[in-house]
Amino acid sequence: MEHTDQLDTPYVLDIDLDRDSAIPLYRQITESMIAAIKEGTLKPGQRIENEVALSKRMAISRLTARRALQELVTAGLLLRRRGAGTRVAPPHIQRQLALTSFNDDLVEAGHTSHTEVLSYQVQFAGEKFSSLLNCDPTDEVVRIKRLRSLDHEPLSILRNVLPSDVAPSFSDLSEHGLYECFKQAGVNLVSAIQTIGARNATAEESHALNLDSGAALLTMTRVSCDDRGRVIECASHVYDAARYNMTLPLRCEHI
Amino acid sequence: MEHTDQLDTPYVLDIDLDRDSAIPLYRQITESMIAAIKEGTLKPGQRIENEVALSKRMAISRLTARRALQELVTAGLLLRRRGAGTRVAPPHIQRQLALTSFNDDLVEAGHTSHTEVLSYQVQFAGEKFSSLLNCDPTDEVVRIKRLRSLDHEPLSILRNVLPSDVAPSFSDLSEHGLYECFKQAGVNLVSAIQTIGARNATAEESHALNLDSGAALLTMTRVSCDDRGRVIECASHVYDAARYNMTLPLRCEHI
DNA sequence: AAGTGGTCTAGACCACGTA
DNA sequence: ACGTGGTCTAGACCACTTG
Repeated sequence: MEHTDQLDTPYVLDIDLDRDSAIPLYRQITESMIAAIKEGTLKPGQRIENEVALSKRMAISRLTARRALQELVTAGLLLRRRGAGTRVAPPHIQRQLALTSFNDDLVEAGHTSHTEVLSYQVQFAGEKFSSLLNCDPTDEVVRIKRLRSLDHEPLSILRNVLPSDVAPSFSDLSEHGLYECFKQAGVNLVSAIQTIGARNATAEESHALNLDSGAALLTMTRVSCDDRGRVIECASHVYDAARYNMTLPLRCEHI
Repeated sequence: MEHTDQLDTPYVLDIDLDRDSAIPLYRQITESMIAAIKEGTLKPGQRIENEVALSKRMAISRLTARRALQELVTAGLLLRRRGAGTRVAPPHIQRQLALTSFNDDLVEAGHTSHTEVLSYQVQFAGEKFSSLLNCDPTDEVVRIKRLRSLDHEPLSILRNVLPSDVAPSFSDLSEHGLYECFKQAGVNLVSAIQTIGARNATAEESHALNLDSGAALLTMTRVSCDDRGRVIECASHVYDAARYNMTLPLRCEHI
C-alpha cells in the first residue's frame, strides 16, 4: 500500500547499553521504553522494532531482546501477535506502574497524607490469628489500628495483624509507612491476596471518618507473604468510598 | 543437621513429556505441578527440585525448566530465593487460577446464575463514547444493560458499551455470556484496567436489586482491549455488596 | 513468500544465601 | 565452599499473519 502511516514504521529505541551495570540488559531496555511511553515519544498504536532487528542492532542475543519486550507485554504497555508484530497499547489500558504503597499514589498526586497510630497491641496469636498468620497459637502477634487522613480529612481506618518478629516498633510505625518498615527490616514482600467489598459504615466508623451514618465504605482485606513463604501481614481496611477507589490492571492470561 | 524435614527433601515431579504435543514443554510441566498442588500431593512449604536437576532429569534445556518454574512463581504458587531454592507458597496466598468470567466462579461454587438482557441499544458513539472506546464519533456502538441474578435473587446491574462490529447480537447475548461471545467471534481479550469503588444505591438501583434504599453497592468500571489494540468493551457494573466481593491476587514486582 | 513472534537447545558466567 | 537462582549467548525450527 502507498499509504505509509507513521504508526506502521517501526520505532527504533536509541539507547546505549551499559554492560557493566548491575542492572540487567533487558531491564535497561524496558526502562527506556517505559520512559519513552511516559514522555510521549512512543505513542499508543506505534509499531515497535521486531525482536530480531532489536537484538542485532543492540548486539544482544535475541532472548534478551525478547525478554525486554515480554516484560512490557506483561506490564500491559505493549501488545503483540505472532506474525503481526508488536505495538504500544492504547492509553486506556496502560497499567500504572508500581502497585506499592497506597501512600505513594496519593502523595504523588499532590496530596498530603498523614497516618496516626490509634492503637498498638501485643498479644498471643490464639486460635483466631494463628490460622490466619499460619503460626502457632502461642506466638506473639502485634495488632495495629491506624487512621489515615488525606489533606487533613480522615479517609480510612487501617487494621493489621503481624507476627511480632517482623512487626515494626510503635515509634517506627508512627514515623513511617508499614511497607517502608518492612523494607528496612529486610522483609521482602512478593505476593498477596486481596478481597475487596463494600458495606455501610457502622456508627463508630462513620464517627471516626466524619461521615453520615450508613455511608458506603470500600473494604479491603489482604494477606501478604514474603519470599520465604512466611505470612507477614493480615490487613483489614475500610475507606470512605466517596473519596477513594482502587484501580487495578487485569491481564488475561491462559495459565 | 540430623533432622531431615519432609518439606526440605526436594519434590520430584514424575511425568512423561509429550514432545509431539502442541502444548509447549514448559506448560506441560506447569500444568502437572498445578494439578499436584491442587490435589494436595504438593503441600505448602514443600521444596521443589532445582532448575538444573529438573532439566537434566527431564532431558530438557535449563531455560525450559526455568520457564516452567517461573510461570508458577508469577502465578503465586511457588516462591523462590536466589541461593535458597524454590518452595510451594503458603495456602493463604495461592492465587486462584483463571480470572475469566465472573459467571464461572459462581457456577463453580454450586450456584445458579442467570442474566437477563434489559436493553440492547444501537447508536452513534458521539463525543461521549468515542473517547472511551478510542473510536470515531460517527462509529456505531451498542449499549447493553443486563440484570444478573444469583440463585434467582438479583445480584448486579451490568452496563456495557461496545463497538458495533464486535458486539454480539441480541439473541446471542441472551443465551451466552459476553466473554463467551467474544471468544466465539475470534476476539482475543488480553488486557484490561479496572476501577473498583463503592457507593450507596440509588432508589432505582435498590428497587431493581431488591435492596433497602441506601444499601452499599460495589462498583466496577472496566476498559478491555484485544491483542490488536482495539478497545473492545467499557463496562460499568454495580453489585449488591452484601452478597458479592472480589478476590484479586497481587504480585509485588519491581518493574 | 516473507516477516514475525513462540519455543527450544546446550552451553556459560555471575550474584546471592547457607552452611 | 557450595548450591541455588539470575542473566546471557548464538544459534535453530516452527506457527501464525499478512501481502
